[in-house]
Amino acid sequence: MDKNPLVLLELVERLGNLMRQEARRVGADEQLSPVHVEALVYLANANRYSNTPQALGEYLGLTKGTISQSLLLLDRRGLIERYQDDIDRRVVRLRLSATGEQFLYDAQPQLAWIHATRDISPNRIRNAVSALRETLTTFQIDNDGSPFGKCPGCKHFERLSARAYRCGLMGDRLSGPDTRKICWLYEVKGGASDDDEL
Amino acid sequence: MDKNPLVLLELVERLGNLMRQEARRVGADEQLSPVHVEALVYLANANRYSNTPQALGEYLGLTKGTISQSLLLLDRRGLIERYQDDIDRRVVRLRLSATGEQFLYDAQPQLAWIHATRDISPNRIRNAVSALRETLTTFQIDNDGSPFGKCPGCKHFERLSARAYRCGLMGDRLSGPDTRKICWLYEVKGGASDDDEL
DNA sequence: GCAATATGGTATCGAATCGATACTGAATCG
DNA sequence: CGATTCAGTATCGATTCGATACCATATTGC
Repeated sequence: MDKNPLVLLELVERLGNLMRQEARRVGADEQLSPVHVEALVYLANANRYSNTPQALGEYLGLTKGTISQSLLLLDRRGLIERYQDDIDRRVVRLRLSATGEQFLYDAQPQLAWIHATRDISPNRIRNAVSALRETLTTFQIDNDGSPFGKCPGCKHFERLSARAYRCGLMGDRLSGPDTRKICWLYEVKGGASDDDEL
Repeated sequence: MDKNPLVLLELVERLGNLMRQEARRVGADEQLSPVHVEALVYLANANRYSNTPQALGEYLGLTKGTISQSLLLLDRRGLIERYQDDIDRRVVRLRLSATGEQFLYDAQPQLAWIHATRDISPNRIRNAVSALRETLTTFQIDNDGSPFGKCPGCKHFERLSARAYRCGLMGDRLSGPDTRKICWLYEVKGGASDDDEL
């Protein structure tokens, strides 16, 4: 009784393992390891504040040294491009190259998952997302680390007008698509929680 | 719109990564890698049909060679015991040693998760479990592989009387505790799906 | 029975991940 | 402008992991 949280953990771990296996499979042709594939997927969805080795490392739970090597490899393979930040010249910015985007387009690392969830109603998915997101947030508060999230639901998100947005933390204006990318500066809004973009 | 399955995937992967990190942390004292910890947790919950290298390999998504080495290490450390099956002498059976159980008891690899889910109502957890379980099952049907599950909800599960159970596939009688362990022969019951033990 | 084949597990090898440590260059703070 | 912090890289060694080959036991076909 009350073991249900553990059942949930078991499922998350198992599905995680399976997706890891899946990543290994889709990367096999290009000799890419699961981490490399995950990194590419991350970069495809990271916003302008989060396309750095550091953010990626935190996202994947790896140390910066390890990340550095993986990026080196992805760079050599021409799957990503690295360039210096204009303002802080210590930081390296990352973006997918055309080849990298093509790879993701061809490999479709998430296809198996899409299929596997085809019978789950949007509503149930929303509920599961909400529960897991809250778990993630609590976990991150307990430890340190960023929860990673998207603008809607973030403390710093400001809506200027119907289609104009702004990040209160960085002070930048944001486009619509900007607000749908992953950001590591994400912090949960204090008030009413739950639900995200629909 | 309709990207929600991907959001769910992202959460599962991220939580999976975090728990992996957590496993690395708790295993660090004993020089155990995440896989080793996961293997111990699995063995602590596997039923009599599922305590073999093969089942473990399928559960973790690793090849039998890899598993064999991990088990070798766990054996050398005295965390598990290996013994031959009486009937089929090719198969090796595994069980936690007293040391192994003590390790799990001390390390509490699931504690961080328990904490992280403390604010999620049992109901929401149940819903999330149900959605993820269905995802897992569909995934396993698409590919091959066992979904791993527990007796309630399994096609082969038979209730003989109030407290007597039986596995229709193996033909064995099962005790109450038996029915709450992980089994790799699990198959979803055809009819009404959803919900499990409460 | 007995060869042929299948199956569970192990041994060996090489590639690659990963963390630890030390290091470089840039920013910030006094 | 020196001291410290910080982002990232380089190097190293331990370990994981898959691939392949192998061994012992089961099973099947004849």
